[in-house]
Amino acid sequence: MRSSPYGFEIVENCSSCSFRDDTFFCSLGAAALKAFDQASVASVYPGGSVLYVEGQAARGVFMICRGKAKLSIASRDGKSLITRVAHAGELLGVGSAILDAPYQATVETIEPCQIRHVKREEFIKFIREHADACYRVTEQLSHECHNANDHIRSLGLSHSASEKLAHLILAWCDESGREGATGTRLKMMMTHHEVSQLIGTSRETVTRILGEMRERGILSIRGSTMVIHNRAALEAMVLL
Amino acid sequence: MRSSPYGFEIVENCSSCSFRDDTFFCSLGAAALKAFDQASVASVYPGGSVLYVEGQAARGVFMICRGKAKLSIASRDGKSLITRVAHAGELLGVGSAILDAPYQATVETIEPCQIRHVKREEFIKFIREHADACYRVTEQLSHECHNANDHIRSLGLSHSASEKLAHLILAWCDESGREGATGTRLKMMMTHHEVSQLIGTSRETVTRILGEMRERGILSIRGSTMVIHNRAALEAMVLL
DNA sequence: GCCTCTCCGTGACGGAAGTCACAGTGGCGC
DNA sequence: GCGCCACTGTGACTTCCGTCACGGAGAGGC
Repeated sequence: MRSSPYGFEIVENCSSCSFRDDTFFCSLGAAALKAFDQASVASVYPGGSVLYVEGQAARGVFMICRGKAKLSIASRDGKSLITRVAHAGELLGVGSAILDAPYQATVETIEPCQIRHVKREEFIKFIREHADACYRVTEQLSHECHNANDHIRSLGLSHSASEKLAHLILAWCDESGREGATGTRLKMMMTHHEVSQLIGTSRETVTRILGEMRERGILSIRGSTMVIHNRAALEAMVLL
Repeated sequence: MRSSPYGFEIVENCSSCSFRDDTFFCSLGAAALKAFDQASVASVYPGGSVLYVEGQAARGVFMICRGKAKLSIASRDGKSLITRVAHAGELLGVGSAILDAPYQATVETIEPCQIRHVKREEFIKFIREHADACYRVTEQLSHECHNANDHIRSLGLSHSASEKLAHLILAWCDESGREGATGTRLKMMMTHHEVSQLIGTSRETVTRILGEMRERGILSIRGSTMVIHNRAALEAMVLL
């Protein structure tokens, strides 16, 4: 192992990797793991690096060993939409690699990340030879579909921006909220602008709706932590 | 084989099935095909049958051997959104079956269909034992993700209903349009209401926009066939 | 200290499109 | 034929929210 300027070790070898847990794509048997290790190249990226850009031919897949990355799509006039945030353990670009189609999103790290990259041909060979890994791919893709469908539901079926925002906050509560005395506490790791890109509205609308929710006592915000006082009120706003 | 009242044979046996071509999920080797055959049950449904409903536990997967089906999601207030139309050769409910999560959409046949059904446990067993089939599943799921992402782009990134409708018409041209003397001919197999559910707007808006396009000479409609005279104008409306 | 930049907060305005209401039209059963 | 029903076509009204514009706060950089 080498050390890195990002506060964590660079793992060169999958077998001795300490990041992995059993929710990871690479939670594989010894033989498959070794093959994955040999087919892939490790590297470390600072936050804000672009791993690949929407529309590029899919040259390979990217395993996030550590860190988080933001997937987004953009229209020609510059508007952009964040499709999701990928966490450690996920394999990115796998759908495009399998179909040999262009990447559908742009991926940008939002914190320092350790990444392993596998070339498309080698990846296909790898999963054709290791049934276990192939099954893991079906799981990864199922999760992606699931997420995408939720996003479609939110974008296509909601009546108002408040509904979408309420939906998003509730999802955040479930995934990373911590119960406290006055309600559920949440770290906001996104700016209003990014939130607006997540739910497909404008930055101002997000600010206004949050202001209104604050006024109605549903939640309060101090610095980057948000406290949800009245979860029921949020749920009532969502008819999805 | 038995005959059916729907104008096609009921195929009981995958090995002798004439519907299949090599784009089908079940385009598999003899051994895997036999296993799939034994694990699955064939049935025929008339148009308008519901195969499964959103929110149900995923009891299994459904292979469309012949026919088409409409996938949709609904909100509590009755509004519904068509996510896509699945064709023969597709396997439905795979993502949910693999994750053991509830179905995310409601599936309704839109014409008489031959379907094979496999129970969840047997399906998982089947793909774990047949690497070839497992790889086919990754392909199927990759396609689903691809579609879903396109839909997200259209719903989240477009500025107007006209843009979404133009996008949809262009997609139809590419997928089933036939070039004619006056432009690309297209069979409309959907009502305005269904179109509106596909792009997430109201029925009236679809009618109005189509009317406007007709007025501007971009297209013309007679009965259920639409002719696109000015493809460039449609493309100019789309900034996606 | 000051300058710059990004982010948050608000007001005013206008336009796109959802909603409601109703009229016409064409197919189908009988 | 007649009635029924689903679909299409239009008009009027209203609301949500995107856009533009600006002010202020906080975080670096130097």
